Amino acid sequence: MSPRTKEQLLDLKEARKEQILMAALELFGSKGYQTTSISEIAKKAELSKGLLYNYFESKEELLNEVVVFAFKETTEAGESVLNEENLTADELLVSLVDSYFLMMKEQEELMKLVLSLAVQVSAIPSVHNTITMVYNSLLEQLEVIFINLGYENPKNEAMLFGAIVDGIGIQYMLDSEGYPLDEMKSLILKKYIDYEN
Amino acid sequence: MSPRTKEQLLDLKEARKEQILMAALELFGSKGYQTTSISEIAKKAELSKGLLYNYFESKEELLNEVVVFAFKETTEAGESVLNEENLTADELLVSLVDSYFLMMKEQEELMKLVLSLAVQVSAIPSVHNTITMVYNSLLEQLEVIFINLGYENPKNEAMLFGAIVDGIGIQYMLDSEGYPLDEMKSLILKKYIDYEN
Amino acid sequence: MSPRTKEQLLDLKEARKEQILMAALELFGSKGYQTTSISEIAKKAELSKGLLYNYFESKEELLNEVVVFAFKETTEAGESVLNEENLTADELLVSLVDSYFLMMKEQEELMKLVLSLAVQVSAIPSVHNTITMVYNSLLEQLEVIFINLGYENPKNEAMLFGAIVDGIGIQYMLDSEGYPLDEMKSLILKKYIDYEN
Amino acid sequence: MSPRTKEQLLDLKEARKEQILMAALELFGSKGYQTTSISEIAKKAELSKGLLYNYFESKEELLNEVVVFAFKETTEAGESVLNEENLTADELLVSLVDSYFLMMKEQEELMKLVLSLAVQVSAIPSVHNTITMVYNSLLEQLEVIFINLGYENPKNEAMLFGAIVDGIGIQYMLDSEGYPLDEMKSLILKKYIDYEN
DNA sequence: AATGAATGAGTTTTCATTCAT
DNA sequence: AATGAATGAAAACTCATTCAT
Repeated sequence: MSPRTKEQLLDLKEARKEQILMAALELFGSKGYQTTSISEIAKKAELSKGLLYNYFESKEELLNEVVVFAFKETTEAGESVLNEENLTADELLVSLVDSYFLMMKEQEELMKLVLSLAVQVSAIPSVHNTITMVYNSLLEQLEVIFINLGYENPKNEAMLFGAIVDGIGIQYMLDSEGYPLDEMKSLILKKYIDYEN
Repeated sequence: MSPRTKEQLLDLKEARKEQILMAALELFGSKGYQTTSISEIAKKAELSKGLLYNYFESKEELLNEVVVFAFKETTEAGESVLNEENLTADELLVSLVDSYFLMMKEQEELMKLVLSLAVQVSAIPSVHNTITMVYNSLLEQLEVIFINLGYENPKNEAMLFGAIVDGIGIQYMLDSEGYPLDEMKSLILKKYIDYEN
Repeated sequence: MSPRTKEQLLDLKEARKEQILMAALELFGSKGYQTTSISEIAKKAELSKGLLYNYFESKEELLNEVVVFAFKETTEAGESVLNEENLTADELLVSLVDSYFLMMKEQEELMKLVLSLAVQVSAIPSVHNTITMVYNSLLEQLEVIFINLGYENPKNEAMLFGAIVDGIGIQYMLDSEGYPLDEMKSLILKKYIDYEN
Repeated sequence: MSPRTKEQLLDLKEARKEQILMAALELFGSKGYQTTSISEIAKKAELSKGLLYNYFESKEELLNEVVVFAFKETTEAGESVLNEENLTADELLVSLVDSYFLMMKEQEELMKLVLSLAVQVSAIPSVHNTITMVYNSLLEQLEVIFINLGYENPKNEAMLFGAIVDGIGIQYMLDSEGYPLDEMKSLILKKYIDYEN
C-alpha cells in the first residue's frame, strides 16, 4: 500500500500541532510554564513525549509558539472588531472593550497565560522577544482607534488602555469568582464615552 | 561574657530573616520563583542552606513571607502618603501616584516581583491566599482616597486605579528602557485631576 | 513493462545494502557507533528508517556487517599485493607497507573506523566476534609474507607487524595533521629491510 | 556540635573524588564511555547520582579527569623506571618494556580505557585535547631513553615504540585470554636489544 | 547555631524499533 | 517496497529537603 499523500500528512501535522499547542496553552495558563512538564502536555494532548518532540524542538520553542498562538487569537478578536463597517469611533471602542471582556470571561486560560507569560517569562530571552513583538502589534491596533477618536496622544492613550485591560486581567486572575467584571467594564466605558449600560 | 538576652537573640533572628527575605525577594523578582534555587538564596544571604531551613520551613513558606514582606513596603509607602496632613484629596492622589511611579523606577525588582507573583504563583494555593489578602489591603487603602474625593463608587474606582498601576507595571517590565513612564504618569493624572506637569 | 527478473532485484538489493553500509561506515568512522543514530544513516543513505530495517535487523547487526565490509577492503588491498607476481619477499613487504600507509592517508575514515571499532565495541559480543574473525584473517595474510621471508616465528612477527600498523593508526588518528606518516613508514621499512626511501 | 574542620573535609572530598574516578575508569574501560551511564558509575562508587555532580560538573568533565588520572598512573610507572639509578640505557629499555607489559596484564582495564579513549572520543574536543597532551608527555618520556640509547632519530623511535605498545594493547584487548603477551614481549626486546628471555 | 554532604524523585531530551498506511 | 509517525525506556542533570557532625 502506498504511503499517505503529502497533503494528508500536512493536514495531520497541522492538526497535531494545534492539539499540542492547545494543551500547552491550557496548562501553561493554569499552572505556569515552569511548573508544567512536557509529560503533562503530552498526556493532555494524547500523544507520547517522543512524538511531541517531532513537532517542537524544545520546551522553549513550544512556549514561543504558544505565545504567538495565544496572542493571535487576541489580535484576531480585535481585528474583527476593527473591520466591522459603519461604526463610529465611539462604537468601535465599546465594541473592542466588549470583545476584550468577553475574552476574559470565556477564555480565562488564554488571558492568564498571556499575562503570566508577559511577566513570568521575561527571563527567557527568546520568549521575551516574541512577547514584545506581539504585544506591540496589539498596541498598534489600539492606536488606530484613538487616532480615529481624535485623541491628542493616541500612542500613549493606547498604552493606557492596554494597561487598564492588563491590570483588570490580573485582578480577575486573582479572584475570578468574586470579581465585578461587568461593573468594571461599565466604569471604563463611562470614562471613555458617555455610556449607559 | 554574659549570654545574650532573649531580646538580643530575637533581634538577631529577625535580622537574619530579613537578610534572607531580601535575598529571596531580589532573586525571585529577577529570575522568578521556580527558577531560583534555595542554594542561590542561601549564597546571596550569606548563610548555609541548612540554616536557612531553620528560619523557613520550605521554599513555599519562604515565598509566602516574601510576598508579605514585598507588599508591606508598597503598603507602607501608600500609608505614609495617606498620613501626610493638610493635603486635599486631589493632592493626595497626586502624591500617591508619585509614590507608585517612584517605586516603579527605583524598586524595579520589587515591582517585578509583586506583579510576577500575582500572576505566576496563583497555582500555589497558599501563596494565592497571601497575595489576595495583601492585595485587598492595598485596595482598601486606595478606596479611602476615592471616598474622600467623593467618587460615586469608590471601591470600583480603587480597583480601576489599581488595575492601571498594575498594567503599567507590566508594560514597564516588558521594556523598562524604552517605556515613557513619565508621560504615562502625566496622562493618568490628567484623567483624574486637572494636572499640568 | 515486464517485471524485473530475480537477479535484477538481487542486484538492486545488494546496491541498496552497499549504499547503507557506506553511509554507516562513514558515520560510524567519523562520529563513532554510539553517537550515530539510525536516522542519520537513513538520511545519508537516502532511504527511510523503516526501509533500512528491511535490510538490517538492528543497529547492532548493521554494525557487524559494516565491520566485515570495512575489513574486506583492507584485506583486499593486502590480497592484491600478495597476488602480484614476480616479487621477492622483501619487495612484497615494501609493497604491503606502501598499501597500508596509502590507505591510512587516503581512507582515513576507514582506518579510524576499523581501529575505533576494534576498541570501542569490544563490549558488544557479536561485534567482538566479528572483529576477532576478520582481524585474524588479516594476520594470516601477513603471516604468509613472514613465512616467505624466512622469519623464525612468522605468526608472532605478523602480529608485531600488525601491532605496529595499528599503533601508528592510533597516533595518526590523534593528530592526522601533524603526524610524520612518511617518516614513520621509512623507519619501519628500515627496520625490516635495508630500505632507502 | 561544630562542623568538621576544613582539612577533614578536604580529605574526605579527595577520597570521594578518587572513589568516583576509579569507578568511572573501570566502567569506561570495560564498557566504553558512551555506554556507561552516570547511574552505573554512582552505583559502583557507592554514592548517589546527585552527589556525583557535586564533584564533577558533567559526564564530560568526569571523563577528562579520568583520562588525566589514568595516564598519570601510566606515566608514573614509566617515571619510576627512568629514575632507577645505575641502569644502562639498554637495561632501562628492558625495564620500561617490563613495566608496560606488566601494566597490560595487571591493569587491563586501565589499558583498555587509555586505548579506547584515544580512539573513541576524538569526537569530544575537550577530551581530545586532554588525551593529546598526556600522550605527548608519555612520548617525551620515551624519547629520553632513545636519546640515551644513541638512536639517530629518537623522536620517531619513541613514536614507533609507542605505536608498538599501543598496537599490542589493541590486540590484547581483542583477545586477552589467548594472546601470547610474553612471547610478544620477548620478540620486541630481541628487536631492540640482544635479549634472551 | 551552623554546615554542606547526601539523597532520589523529577525534569528535559534522545533514539532504536515498530507499524499503520 | 516504502514511509515516517509513534512509542517508551533510558540518559544526563537539577534541586528541595534532610541529617550527621
